[in-house]
Amino acid sequence: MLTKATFCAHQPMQLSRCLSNALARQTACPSVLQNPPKSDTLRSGGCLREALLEMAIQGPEMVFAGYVTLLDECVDKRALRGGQRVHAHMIKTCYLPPIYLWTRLIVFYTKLGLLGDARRVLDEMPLRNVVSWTAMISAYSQKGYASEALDLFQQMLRSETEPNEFTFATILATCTGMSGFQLGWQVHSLVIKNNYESHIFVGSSLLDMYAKAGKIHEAREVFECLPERDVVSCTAIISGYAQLGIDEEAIELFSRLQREGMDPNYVTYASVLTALSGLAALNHGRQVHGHVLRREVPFYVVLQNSLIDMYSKCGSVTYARRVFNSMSERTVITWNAMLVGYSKHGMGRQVVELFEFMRKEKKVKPDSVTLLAVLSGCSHGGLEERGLQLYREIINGEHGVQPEMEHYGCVIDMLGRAGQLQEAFEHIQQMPFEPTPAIWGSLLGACRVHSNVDIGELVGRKLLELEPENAGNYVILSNLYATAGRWEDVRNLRHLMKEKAVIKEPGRSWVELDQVLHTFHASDRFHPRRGEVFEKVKDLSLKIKALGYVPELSCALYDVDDEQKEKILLGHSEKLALAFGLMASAEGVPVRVIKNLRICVDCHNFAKFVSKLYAREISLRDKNRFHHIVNGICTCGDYW
DNA sequence: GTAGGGTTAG
Repeated sequence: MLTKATFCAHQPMQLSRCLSNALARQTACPSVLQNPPKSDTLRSGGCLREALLEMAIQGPEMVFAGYVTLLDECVDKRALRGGQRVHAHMIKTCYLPPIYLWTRLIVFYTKLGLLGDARRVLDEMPLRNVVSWTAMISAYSQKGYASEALDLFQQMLRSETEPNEFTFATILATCTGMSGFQLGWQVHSLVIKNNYESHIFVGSSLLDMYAKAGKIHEAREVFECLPERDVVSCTAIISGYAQLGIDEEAIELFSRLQREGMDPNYVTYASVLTALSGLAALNHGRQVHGHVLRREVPFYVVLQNSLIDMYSKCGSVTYARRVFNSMSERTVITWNAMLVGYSKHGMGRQVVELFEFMRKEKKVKPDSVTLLAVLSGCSHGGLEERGLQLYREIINGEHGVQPEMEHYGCVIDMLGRAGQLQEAFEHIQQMPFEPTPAIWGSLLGACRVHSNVDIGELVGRKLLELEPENAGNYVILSNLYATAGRWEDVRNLRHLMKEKAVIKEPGRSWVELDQVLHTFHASDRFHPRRGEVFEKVKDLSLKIKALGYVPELSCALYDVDDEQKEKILLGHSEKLALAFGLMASAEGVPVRVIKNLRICVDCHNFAKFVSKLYAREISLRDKNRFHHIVNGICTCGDYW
């Protein structure tokens, strides 16, 4: 028999421990789980009833505190049934439960992933405050229900509840996932109105929203106006630059902020590594890796994933694999990063082997990116048969992944590579998607390689209609006309290009030497040693001509005579970077050139001859993949 | 009781 005296001797915490054990036992019983909660259950629940009774003796406040403790324990133990019992008990016995108790129930249900139940609590509670609204909005947002979150936010505003810093941080993160920034912009004005712009959480959410919408200047402005900064806001702006491919700025900002006292954490390093992957700055990447090891930054999977990506995009799949092998825990992204690495290097066999290993291990389920990486690996690695077989398996639903546009894109690429242009064309028309310019572009590239003017012209014209502003399409179609000797068409195309005022992203290439990136533009006017470099390119050209190199004049798009065209070609940024790499590095050392666009046919040829002449390994990373050239032969098989 | 930054693909 329990007496009041013994109850008072208990602390609520001790009580709840006894309770949670009982609740955990009850949750484990499947027959209880299958039954909907009934108030009767509480009567026979024993331990719970006694504990609550015990607390009730200490007055209503203690009951509320008891409920809170219980709900916390239920969240920790993921005891759904227990929480439901507390909920039922609260409804039955409490007269006017306070708002915070209702809110705790919302949190309990959202943490167990039961958004519907949480929403029911919100709808049923007699009074709501900013915390209860925000808890529900945040749950919707985090589970990916952006429109529900926004809808609720609007309801909250209509109910004349003032949003607080939590609400704004949450709703801005929700806007980040939406297309465009119109909505985020409107929320921004609300933020200003409510005077939360300088709040560090709201500020970082706000700048992240702008950065992810591509508005990096706005993001930077928010960042610069923050009265205080912490590692999260700093990381947000750095990763903003990195994700938009403004890699140099990301690195510079990182160095500056670090000098100013920012203490980077594993997320910061992951973002910095992304920027270094973009620049293919292997030595910088190694340095960051060393730094991370020395500082004993915890090796979270995310950081290791970005190390794998950095090493493979910087040309070292061996190092990437070393990191991969060292990991005790791998996520699907780990596997994907490694597969993509092999794929970009044209290592088809390794892609297929790793994929088989992944399937055999069965710890991680392949997703659509995995299959994309394997398909693209087969395509770039000369395993078209295996790739087509995998494609058929995907279509038949054998991999449990819905085929997407990109998967079809890979197949078009494979058919094109195999010279089956008609099949590729038909395949595009039979796809269950409206073909994107990228799909047509891939076929156009295939037509150029196989000199198929008939299909190429059809595809090229379609592309010019779809994206008249993309200079690349004009270039390839013009190449194609040139190979067929259709000079009149080449001229017309050039006029059309002028008329549409097509702006071509300026091509640039770079080499990394002694931790310095040397960047070259076409017919460079900036690099201090450009004079020597031009001479070197001319010299190389003369020497390889003796070996059989013939400039591919169709790669020069200007309406000038052949001599001028050759001069233009010799000024291409990748040739300058290659020549500089040869000049500035020791004999026999491989030269690694990186280009921001796709490498042109003439430069590819040029590099092949140079690798033969100097017995040097040349690796060229372009927008799509790596070209490893040894003794005049490239791993891409002259198709890219 | 409620909140912000991160890794693969395109």
